[in-house]
Amino acid sequence: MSKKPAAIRGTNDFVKDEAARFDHVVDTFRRVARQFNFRPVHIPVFEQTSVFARSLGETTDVVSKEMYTFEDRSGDSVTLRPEFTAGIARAYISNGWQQHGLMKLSAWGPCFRYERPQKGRFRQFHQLDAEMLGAGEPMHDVELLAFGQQLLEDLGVAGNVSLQLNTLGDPDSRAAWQAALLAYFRRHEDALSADSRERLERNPLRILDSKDEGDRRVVAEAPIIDEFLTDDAKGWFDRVQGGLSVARIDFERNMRLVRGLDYYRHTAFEFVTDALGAQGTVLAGGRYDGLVEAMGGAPTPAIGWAAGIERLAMLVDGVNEDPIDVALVPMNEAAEHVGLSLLNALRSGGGVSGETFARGNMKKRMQRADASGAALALVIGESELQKKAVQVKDMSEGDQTSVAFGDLGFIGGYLAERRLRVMEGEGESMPAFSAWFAANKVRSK
RNA sequence: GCGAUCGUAGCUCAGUCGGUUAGAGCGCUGGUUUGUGGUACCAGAGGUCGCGGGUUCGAACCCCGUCGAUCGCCCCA
Repeated sequence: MSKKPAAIRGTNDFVKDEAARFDHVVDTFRRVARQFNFRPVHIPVFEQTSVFARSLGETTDVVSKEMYTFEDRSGDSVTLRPEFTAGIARAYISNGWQQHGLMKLSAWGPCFRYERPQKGRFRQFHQLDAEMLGAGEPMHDVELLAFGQQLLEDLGVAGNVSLQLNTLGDPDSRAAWQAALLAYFRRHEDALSADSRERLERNPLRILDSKDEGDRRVVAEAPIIDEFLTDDAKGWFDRVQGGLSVARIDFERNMRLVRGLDYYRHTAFEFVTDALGAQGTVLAGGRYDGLVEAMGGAPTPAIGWAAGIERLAMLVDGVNEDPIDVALVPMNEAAEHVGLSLLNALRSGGGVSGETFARGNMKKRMQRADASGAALALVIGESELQKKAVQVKDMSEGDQTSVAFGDLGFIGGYLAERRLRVMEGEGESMPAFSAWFAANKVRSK
């Protein structure tokens, strides 16, 4: 027992409903991405360490203590990606993607951060990512937010989530605000928590979203960005807000929402929930006009967001594993051989899913067939082989009818119609197989 | 990195003041005249009580350490 291999701390193994929820989040993301014309981009899971170290900022926690960094066999320092944006920016520069003009990209996959695991926080976690590069209009911000909003709605979690919005202004606004903020916090340094006094040196903006009571009292009186916005920056933010209300995307202005890094400009946002404890941010992003330039490319306006797949999967409910369509229940080996070829014909003919239940006594076989959730059971024994027909049992109705091997297509037809009705929410109206078969068999003559 | 709580079968848990071969439910495997489930019954497999050390005649239970999980801080998706 003690010899059992253990998973690495902060990693997860998902099966069954957890895996189904995870996939549902990804499937939904990919579908909505197509609707918004965000095209797939595939980038490496690891990069030269400098890609992340320079883009995220040497002083951030992510870079200074949370990266999975190691030397490869040639002695180069490489790092498992802690997020997507830096890698996509690097690819944009490496490949000269500015030739494509506006690029709307979507990606998803694992990211790695050496953190203390907690609810909704893991060392290997998975993100959905959306980026717009070469996007220099306020309406691009609105479009990107609309994508995020639509995703949350299609996942059915929008009701538990609210959009917090802020602006960091352009570089001039931001620099003036930051200087005023720093001066203000220094005046009130003795009222700040130990953590925040630390932040004063490294990342003063972060004091704004501190959870400490005392800090919040100081923050309440702190200078706000609006007093420092240039006309351009204010105009930008007004157009974003105007676009959001036209798009009917509700948001809440949150003056304390910030981004620590210099290349962030203008729009910053987070979709948050209180259903996940301390890890309430479910989808977050902002405009990072300065990043591509800071990494050695041409000045490129850009905006993007990332969402935590595990966090979204924890909010999603009512997603279960898909049951199979048919359960094959053969009575003996000869029947199993024939049954398998019938099942394979159904699979290749009409996308029917199925499984064989050939172990244990008859009762056990039916029990397992039932547990599989199959709509129909195909029972084949000696007498069926002789008659060249299968017994088809409707598992929810309990009725059973004989179907000649040559009429197998009706099973595919029944299942297809059933799927359609279920999709339209009218699964209840589907007749039992025996009645449906009798009616359609007659009609086909 | 800091703090709190918790680790007993695959899962959820019980296990009295430290006292013989550590239990239940579910699940799993097989069976109940060798052909019928969603609601029967019988049997079986499966645990060095997270790991290591200590106290004791004796430890699942007490002590120390360690690993892991959970929740919070920090940080963030």
